[in-house]
Amino acid sequence: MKPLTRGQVARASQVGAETVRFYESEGLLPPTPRSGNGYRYYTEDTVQRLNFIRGAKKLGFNLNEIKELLSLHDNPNASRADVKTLTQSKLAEIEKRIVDLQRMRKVLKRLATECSGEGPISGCPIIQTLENGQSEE
Amino acid sequence: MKPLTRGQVARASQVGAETVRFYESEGLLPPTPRSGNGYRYYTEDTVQRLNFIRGAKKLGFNLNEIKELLSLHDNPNASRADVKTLTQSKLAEIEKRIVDLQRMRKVLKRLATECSGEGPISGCPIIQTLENGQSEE
DNA sequence: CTTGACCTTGTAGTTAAGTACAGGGTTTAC
DNA sequence: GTAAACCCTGTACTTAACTACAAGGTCAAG
Repeated sequence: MKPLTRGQVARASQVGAETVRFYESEGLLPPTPRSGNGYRYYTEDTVQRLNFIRGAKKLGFNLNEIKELLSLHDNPNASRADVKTLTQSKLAEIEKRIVDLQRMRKVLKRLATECSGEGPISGCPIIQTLENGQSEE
Repeated sequence: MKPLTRGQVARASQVGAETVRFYESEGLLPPTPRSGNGYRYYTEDTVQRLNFIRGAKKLGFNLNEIKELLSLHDNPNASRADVKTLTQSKLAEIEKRIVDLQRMRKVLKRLATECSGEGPISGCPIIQTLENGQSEE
């Protein structure tokens, strides 16, 4: 495989070229070797690593968590249990966020039904609810 | 009603004292009148307004949106339809976020089940999924 | 009459995850 | 041989919603 430049590896993994440098500075990518002209050169491994990052982001992991996942990935002595733990706590967090959003949805739905959408603002049930701090549930 | 200082109005509405000043600078609270010593003085109206803000935040509105809600609230010529529109588009946004989180939950759940949590990292189905970009759904 | 809690202003820092830019070197295509 | 497109470094900017700090004035308790 021929080496890739930063722009090439970025295009191949659907991330911005500057993002690649940013990930390196954050320790998500290892310090990259350089060719004679000072250019970083990458291999397909980096494309895969960037895809790993992109995939983990889609699952809700932030960059710090992805860094942990990557260091498990990189360490042959790491245990599967650690990966599972990270996954489960992310799952729990996502579920908490869902519950929170569902609470908002419920109230917003009720308010949208209660308000006819006609007439002046005075007496609008949505505004009244907010005024009286009844937005709780 | 006796006038309140910034700290008092903050305590009464469960927000930080600095936050009150921040909200004023952002236009969520009107420029506040001062007493002889230069201190801002507030009335119960401000407590209610801060409660309005807090309630709207709990429903997922950001400060810019709350500013819009407040300016509708403040304008006797505003129409109920505008409030309803804001509510409905917030509802739509929240529902989109729920769908997104549900997608993550589904994948995370599957991964957590697939991974036994035992043994070395090599061969861990979670890591493998991420490596291969199969985290899509 | 002093101490501590509060108020004033303006400004700077925080977090996350990038994104942009300036000022320069290199490579590729025509 | 020159112009576009890329690469390098370091630094600053972005968004949202605060939060903190410095340097000073005021007020209430004892």
